[in-house]
Amino acid sequence: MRLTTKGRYAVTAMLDLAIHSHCDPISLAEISKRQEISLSYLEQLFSKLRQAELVVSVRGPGGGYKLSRSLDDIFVAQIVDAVNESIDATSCQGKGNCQHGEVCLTHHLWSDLSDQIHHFLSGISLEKLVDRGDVKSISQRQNNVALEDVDHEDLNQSDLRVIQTSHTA
Amino acid sequence: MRLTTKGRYAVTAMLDLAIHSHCDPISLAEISKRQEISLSYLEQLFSKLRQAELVVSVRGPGGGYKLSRSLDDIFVAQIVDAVNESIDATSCQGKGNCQHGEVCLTHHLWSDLSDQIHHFLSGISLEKLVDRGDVKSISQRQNNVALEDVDHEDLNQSDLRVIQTSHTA
DNA sequence: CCAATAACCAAGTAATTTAGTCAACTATAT
DNA sequence: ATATAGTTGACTAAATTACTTGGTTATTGG
Ligand code: FES
Ligand code: FES
Repeated sequence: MRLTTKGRYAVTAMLDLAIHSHCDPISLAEISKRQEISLSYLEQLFSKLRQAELVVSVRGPGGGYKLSRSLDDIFVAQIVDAVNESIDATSCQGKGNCQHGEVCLTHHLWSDLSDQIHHFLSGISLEKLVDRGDVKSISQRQNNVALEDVDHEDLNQSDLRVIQTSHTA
Repeated sequence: MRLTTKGRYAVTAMLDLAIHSHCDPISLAEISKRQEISLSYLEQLFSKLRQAELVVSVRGPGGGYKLSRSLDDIFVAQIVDAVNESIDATSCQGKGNCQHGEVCLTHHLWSDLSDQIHHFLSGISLEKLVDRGDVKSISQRQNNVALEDVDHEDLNQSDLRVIQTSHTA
């Protein structure tokens, strides 16, 4: 059973994408800045998310990633599954053979737990998350912080406009 | 979030204890043989289980461990908690401060998930596990295997009697 | 008493996994 | 052309897990 920073980062990044993608693709650099996740690490994660067909990529300037389908059709379980091997609590990957090919004493317990977790995370779509009040306010805060950070850098008007737009939209 | 071999071993060992302890204490050597867990590793785990007051120890020959209370008053969640730090899916240990002291975008999701898991594992007592049909049959198989293993070693009659007793009881 | 037993304890190590870096390459918009 | 931004693979550092080693204490049966 592994649910670590990797899975959390993936869900966080996908939620960031869900919040900010209205039509234009979002670059990993933006997500990296807002969610404070290493850009190179995000690249690895999105490679897997793309393979799982949860996102589509647009290359070249102005490119980035977009969600492959609507918010109510992407679930947290799918995201975690895409980057982690699985959210499986057994040590046998559900095969029931971890004691010399035979099922061990606690297999069914872990199997049941896995089902529980999977069922829970399968019930939560990105849409549900985006609609939450706390997510909205936290996102606002992050936009403001990102804006302040950008102020301290050299940037041209078009950069600022992009950020302002996604901020106030 | 960590639920690895450590927690699984702990629950397995406690369940073994629950199945075999009728009155006499059970030595870690026995559990080690039946569940195929390193003896020294078991010692470390039981050190924590004892600190959590889930088991009591009896030193000296014929000694071992016994459950500290009845089967229906020990829950899987307590066992996992005792050896793992916690079954917490957040990266902030529930404090809500993983982004510069502020709550991050997905905190509530992981917090809810942690509650779910904890609630599920809190509802499963050793008694429930012992009563399961599959646990009974798997335990029988393990006893037979342990018996065969012992046959191949040098042993005296009293050793054999102990194992037979716990096997057929 | 004494030797065997089995819990207790501390330190260290090997293997694995995670989190992150680096460097090169490809497609595309301006 | 050139800058942007995704794509890929290999590589590294840190953390954690799983396990070993080598003791010490307490207790019991002979
Ligand atoms: S966890 Fe599946 S057989 Fe042991
Ligand atoms: S996980 Fe709790 S604040 Fe981020």
